[in-house]
Amino acid sequence: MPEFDNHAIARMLDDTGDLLEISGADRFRVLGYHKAASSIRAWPEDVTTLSGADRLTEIPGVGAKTAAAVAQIIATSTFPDLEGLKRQFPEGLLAVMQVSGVGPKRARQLYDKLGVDSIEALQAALASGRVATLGGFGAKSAEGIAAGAEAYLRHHERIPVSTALPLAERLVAGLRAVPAVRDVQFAGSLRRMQETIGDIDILTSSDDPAAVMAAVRELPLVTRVLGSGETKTSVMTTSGLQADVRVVAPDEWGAALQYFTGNKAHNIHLRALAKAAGLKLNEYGVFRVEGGERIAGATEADVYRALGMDTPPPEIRGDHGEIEAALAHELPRLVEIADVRGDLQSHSVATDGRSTLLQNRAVAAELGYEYFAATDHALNLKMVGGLTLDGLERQWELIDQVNSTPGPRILKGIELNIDEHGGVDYDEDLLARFEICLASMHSGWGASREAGTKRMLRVLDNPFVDVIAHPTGRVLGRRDAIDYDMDQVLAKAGKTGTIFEINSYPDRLDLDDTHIRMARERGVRFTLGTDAHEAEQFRYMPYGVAMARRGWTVPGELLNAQPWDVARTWLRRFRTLGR
DNA sequence: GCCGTTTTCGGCCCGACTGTTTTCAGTCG
Repeated sequence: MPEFDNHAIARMLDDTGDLLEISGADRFRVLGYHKAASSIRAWPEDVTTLSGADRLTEIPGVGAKTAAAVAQIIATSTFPDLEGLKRQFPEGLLAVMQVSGVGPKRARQLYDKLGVDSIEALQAALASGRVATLGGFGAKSAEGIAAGAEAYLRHHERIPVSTALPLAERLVAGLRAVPAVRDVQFAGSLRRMQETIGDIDILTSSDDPAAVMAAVRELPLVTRVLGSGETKTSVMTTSGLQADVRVVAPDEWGAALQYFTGNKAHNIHLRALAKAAGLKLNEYGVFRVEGGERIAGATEADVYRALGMDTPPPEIRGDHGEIEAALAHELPRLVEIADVRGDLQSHSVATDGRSTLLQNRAVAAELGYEYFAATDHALNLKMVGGLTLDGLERQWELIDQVNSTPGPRILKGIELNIDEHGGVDYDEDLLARFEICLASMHSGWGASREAGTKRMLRVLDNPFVDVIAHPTGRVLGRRDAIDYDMDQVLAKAGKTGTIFEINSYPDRLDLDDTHIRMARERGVRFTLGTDAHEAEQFRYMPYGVAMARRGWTVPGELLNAQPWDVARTWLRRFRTLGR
């Protein structure tokens, strides 16, 4: 029987909501499904365990009906409501609805009148000119939808944050130099540091909006102006990414920044709170409903304060408990890049890295690190020349030599390979000689969930495996996670004291925010490692810090926020070896 | 669909834009 995780269940609920919307169901009923899906997707426990304990309704947005549906999905692998909807409306309509310019109403109309049941069918209908003849559509609509369909097929995958962030920073720097610009900051999913970004949103404030809009059109990174009005200009940049730049009045700056940072669920919850307090929140400020007086708007903190709240860090704005914490003045002090005292995964020329230990150390010193771990690949990763005992002894000798000179301390580490049965490359006598051992999966993507779970549970039994590195093995946009029961594995890691890495390499960002929260609930602690394969990649650390923050990690849960003499006592080998 | 220091029933965020309309529905963020 297929296994369902939180993601899979959330997806079924989202699909149900979308198909219900196409069918013309009450919009609040539709909203109910999407809210439940969003909560389940972010829930830090495996809902299949909640289902057994009859605790599903503890999840916000999950009531009796959804709880029954989830229990049924887990028990029978099917959800009759969704199956029924799929018989009425083809699944392909879900993609059609994703096309920019097409919503539920138009998807329905396209299906009923023209039989459109996929993106390809939509393109054929557009090409035949029939779309423009439908009631409510016209030539302009058809043109817009055609562009939307092409964009959907071309790149509905999103941009890695590591691509978007440097570009956004250059755009912000360019705008900061414009005299008419007062404040400037990127917003949206980029400010929340989501792993992938749809487009770049930049907000500016000014007393002379026209001058700002003109300046945007002239920015050196801009290849094409897609549209430019009084308050918003959309441009295509040299790197092929779209950026939207908005300008607001200085006294609206905070409200606009709050609004354009989102996310959507966070904003909806805030507005409901405002409404309950007799206030109205929009992108121009916080207003009293009676009389319309504006009581906040100039800074983001003013806006949140007017609602009786502290300001949640952008990374955790997703309506997953941050609003309640902010109201109670109990927001956690999340880890910051300044807390990081070292990097706990790096490679060198000894295996597949491109920099020497000395080059790595020079950048580590520049970053102000106290230590970093040299974790080249172990023996069994043959394709990169995994280290033999001879190779290891040569590296250790070099490390001793380098460590005798001033600078960050290099830790004798290794990245072990977890084989298909949960074993690793070396025997315990050799493992005991390292200062830190990471273990990770580099194979086995095709294996079953059951096999994956056994493999992970087994490796957690090894007393010299201190850290599970890039724990899911996902590579953004290229490779899915290796399938295993994360809940069960994290529960065991909480007991064995095995630490989980938050890998900061931009293509990985593994664990993600949801898994981090799941791990924290199980008492699992974390390391941050860049997985640098050349010295400059030590600078990827902020991406991992962002993931840690998105997962609500505090410094007391992060090994490399501690000085090394404390950090080493967190490692499992410390208890095993008594030193 | 969910939910309750406004409610166990009647609410559920807000504004802008666009195109196709003669007053607004649909879509988007």
